[in-house]
Amino acid sequence: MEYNFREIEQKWIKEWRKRDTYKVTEDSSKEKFYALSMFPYPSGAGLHVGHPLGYIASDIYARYKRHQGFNVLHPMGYDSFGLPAEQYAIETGTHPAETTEKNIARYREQLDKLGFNYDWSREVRTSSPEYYKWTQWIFKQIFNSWYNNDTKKTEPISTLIEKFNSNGSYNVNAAQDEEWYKALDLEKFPFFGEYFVGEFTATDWQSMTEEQQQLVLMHYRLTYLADSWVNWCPALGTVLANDEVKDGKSERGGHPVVQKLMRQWSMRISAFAQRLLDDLDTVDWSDSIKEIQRNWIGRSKGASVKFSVAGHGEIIEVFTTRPDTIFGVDFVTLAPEHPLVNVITTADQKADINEYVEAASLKSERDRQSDVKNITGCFTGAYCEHPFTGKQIPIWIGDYVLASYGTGAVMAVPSGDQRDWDFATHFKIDITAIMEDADISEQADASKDKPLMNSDFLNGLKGKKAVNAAISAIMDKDAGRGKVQYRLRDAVFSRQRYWGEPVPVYFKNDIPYLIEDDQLPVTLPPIDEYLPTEDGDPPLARAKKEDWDVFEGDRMELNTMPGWAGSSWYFLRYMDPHNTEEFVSEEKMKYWNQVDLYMGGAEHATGHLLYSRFWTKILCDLGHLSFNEPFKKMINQGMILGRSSFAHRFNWSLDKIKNVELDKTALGAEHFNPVFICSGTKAKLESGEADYNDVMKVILGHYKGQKNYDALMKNLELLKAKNLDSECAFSIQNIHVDINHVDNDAMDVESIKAWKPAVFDSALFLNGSLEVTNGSDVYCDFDVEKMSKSKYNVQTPDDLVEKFGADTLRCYEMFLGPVEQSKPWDTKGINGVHNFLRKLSRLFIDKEGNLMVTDAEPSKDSMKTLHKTIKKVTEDLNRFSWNTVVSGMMIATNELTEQKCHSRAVLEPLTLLLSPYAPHLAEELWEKLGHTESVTTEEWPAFDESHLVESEIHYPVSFNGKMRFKITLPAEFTKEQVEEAVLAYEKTAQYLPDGSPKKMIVVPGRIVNVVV
RNA sequence: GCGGAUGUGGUGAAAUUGGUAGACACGCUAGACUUAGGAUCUAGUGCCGUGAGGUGUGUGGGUUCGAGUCCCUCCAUCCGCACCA
Repeated sequence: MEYNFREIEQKWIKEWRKRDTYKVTEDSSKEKFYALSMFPYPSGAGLHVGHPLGYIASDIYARYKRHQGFNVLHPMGYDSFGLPAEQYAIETGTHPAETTEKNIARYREQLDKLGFNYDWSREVRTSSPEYYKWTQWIFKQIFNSWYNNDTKKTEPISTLIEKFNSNGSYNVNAAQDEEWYKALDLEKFPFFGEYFVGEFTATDWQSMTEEQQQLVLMHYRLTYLADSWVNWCPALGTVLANDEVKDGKSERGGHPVVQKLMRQWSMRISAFAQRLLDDLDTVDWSDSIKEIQRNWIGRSKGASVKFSVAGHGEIIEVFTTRPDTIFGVDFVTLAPEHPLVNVITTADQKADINEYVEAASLKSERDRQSDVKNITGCFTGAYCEHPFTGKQIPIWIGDYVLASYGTGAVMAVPSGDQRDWDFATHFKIDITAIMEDADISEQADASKDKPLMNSDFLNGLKGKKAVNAAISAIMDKDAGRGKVQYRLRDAVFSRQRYWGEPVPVYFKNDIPYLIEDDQLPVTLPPIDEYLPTEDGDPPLARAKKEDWDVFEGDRMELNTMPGWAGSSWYFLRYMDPHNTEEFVSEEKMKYWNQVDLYMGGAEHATGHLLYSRFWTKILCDLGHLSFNEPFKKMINQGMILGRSSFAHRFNWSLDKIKNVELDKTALGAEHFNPVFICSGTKAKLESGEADYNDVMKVILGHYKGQKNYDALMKNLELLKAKNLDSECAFSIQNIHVDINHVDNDAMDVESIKAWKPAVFDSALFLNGSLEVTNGSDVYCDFDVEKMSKSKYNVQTPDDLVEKFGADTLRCYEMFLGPVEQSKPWDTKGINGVHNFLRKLSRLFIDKEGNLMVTDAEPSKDSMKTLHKTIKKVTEDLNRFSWNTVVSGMMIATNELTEQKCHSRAVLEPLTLLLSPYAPHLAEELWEKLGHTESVTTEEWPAFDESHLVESEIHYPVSFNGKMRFKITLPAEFTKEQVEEAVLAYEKTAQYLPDGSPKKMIVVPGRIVNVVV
């Protein structure tokens, strides 16, 4: 029997498992290749056809690399901590571990059907204690580290303590919050006076109690406890990261999010901002992802400048990216929330300012951001001094300045900044012109390449020179310094949830201490309910002391880690998944090294991908890793969209008719069985080509005898009598129908009736000729939408594997187009791909299943086809062009079929080319060819140019660039000979009225162009 | 507003360094064949035109013997960022 994919695929799934075909070990004699797909969160819905797209692509690439002799690591696992399982636990009381286990089993079942070459012995699950033991261990490493800005490296906290012991805080240049010392509770440090600015001596340090030392160290650690404003989601009872909040609502669930001050664990990612930015140049990722990360990090270079407030000791610090425009400062604007507003406002401005601050506080940040047109602000009555001219500069407040960005204050240069210009113009503040040739009468001129004027020592300078001169002058005056600022904030690392990694920390006198390594992992204690407690403590507060397997100090940490903890390092664990002594052994880490190809969605651009890079850098600095970036090359697969089908329900209504007594039981379509029309009819009706009344007539003919029919006829006659029958309102309603009951837009009426009897069973279906039908001649319209249950457009891989086989599905998903692009899913084309595999297998075996392969010498043409295909497939895979490989194989199959080629010398290499795409079929054919070893490790066929050499070339001949005809000439012809032959050719005269061309271009072997 | 990506038949798309635009596949049309099988085979299928021919890669311009590809302009769609000082 020809191509029995069910039998073949089931056979090889079993065989591969039996033979451990995909087991990978470290083998230093081979070059390694690490191909990774982002691991999934195992949701209850299972996989739809969009998920495997990236898995298939990386699987094909992994198989290809294996054929090329690489030792390929290609693992899979599960990001199995997460909200949905916990939400389900809250609703049903089912332990999230149980739900997760069930979902994983379903995922595995689906994945197993698709023929992936995963080494399942390396599977990891972030929620298993064997795994999160090491997530906790990494947390401890980070806790015990500080960032040395001098060496630009993470260092163990012990080196910091040494420094404190020998020199105190002097000569320590650590990454810290600015003015961190203000957060220190000075009552606990009686020896620091009120003028304490964060510096202390070795003696100070040594005389501190352990508790005091811990409090100080907390401000240096790379993960630290601090009160921070967090996105609190009351409905979820938890804190969300910035990137988990979309439009003020939680990304998952869409619940409202508010700002709240909480004591939280944070990770000092801000210390790594510059390195995260710089090292983007060392990875091969898409420009868009890199750009998103650059945006997120948000580096701006400029200067911080101090303005002293006249008559106060206070200083306003601003950050500016244009210190060169310092002489154009006409006013200073503070955010309404700026702490100095209350201090400096003069008595007669007090009322106005208070009113403005009040009004601003009522506006959400979002409102303030979106309201660009309304310029608002208020003068404080106070002035500050220009650091160079000494000029008195008015201080305003305005809600266009955000408290959370920079220092919450700007030096306003209306001549060079449009917002400042708008503000100055609105409030009639004089604008100082500081650039030559700049017209600032209508708008600000933000250009940097115009020479400065009215700017004292900067006059005549422009661009970088001006900026540098300004900064050094500002520094000389002690009025500020050059500064680089980042938008990137430290990442909050606490979640008030149950289903996450416990933080390996306990508290003694409210000071956090780490659980010892030999006590790890701290596993999740059982609890009776998964909600926060009535006091608002996280769910873990429900666990009693004896429920914990590790309990130290006064209490354990009750927060768990966020979702990104486990996924920030999972690619490392695959290298050495069962190691109980280390998170990964040095030897294996050095062998497998970076991920060579990372396949995944672009939606993780600022979350997972940034955090993984961050943790990799920490672990590398601490000597645990030999590389600085986790993912060398990344490809982002596009989304596969659903193709929804719509049936057209024909409606009419007499509702709008007034002054006529109508029978209310027959006013509209809702009183009758529904009527569905064809998409063609719908188009004709809407364009006016067809008349609604014609459809109505047909319907009436079929309603005879039905309930309400007589009433309807009476109504219609009544209307006719009054000449109102044109008032009947018609409409067509689109209703989603399950794509499983639609084939090529044709509805399978019988099965649609069975699918939703309540709507369709009694319905009338009219075909394009307005005849009632139960056949498949009623057509739907379609639309491309996201796949979702409610749209009945979800296509599961299971259905397709059942119908066509995994090999067909694999090839088809690749054939759809470039992986990076989003595209609609359309089952129509899958037949063609299935036929290709069937046709290909017919080169090997006949209908009875007999092998037709012979040892006969292949024809020249067949060898040419083969080598052309080897070249194409190899080159295309090398440039990650998965889709074009399939068409290349199709062309080969078509050509070999035509050539009636059954020669082993051609078909064996062809099987190898097929193997990454259709591994089951390739394996079966390989065995049929008489091999006992698996095809998966066979050597990739070598390309031999000599088979492609042609003795004749078909030259396309163009006139003025337009191709007119082709001419076949010997390949060895020189330029001159080709020219001669073309001119002598009979058809040439037709396009060459003058007899001789102006010019002739001959590209040997390619093309001839005649210029007339 | 800034940044990134994309734009080619009825559909998914191909064209790798500028060199035959639309490969391959779907769909469609006509036909053949058949123990009807998501079969197979033949011919056709960008658009306009009976034809010769014309025209054609979002728009308009440019460079070139030759442009889907390079440069400039504008437009549309998607994504990211956004009073970011």
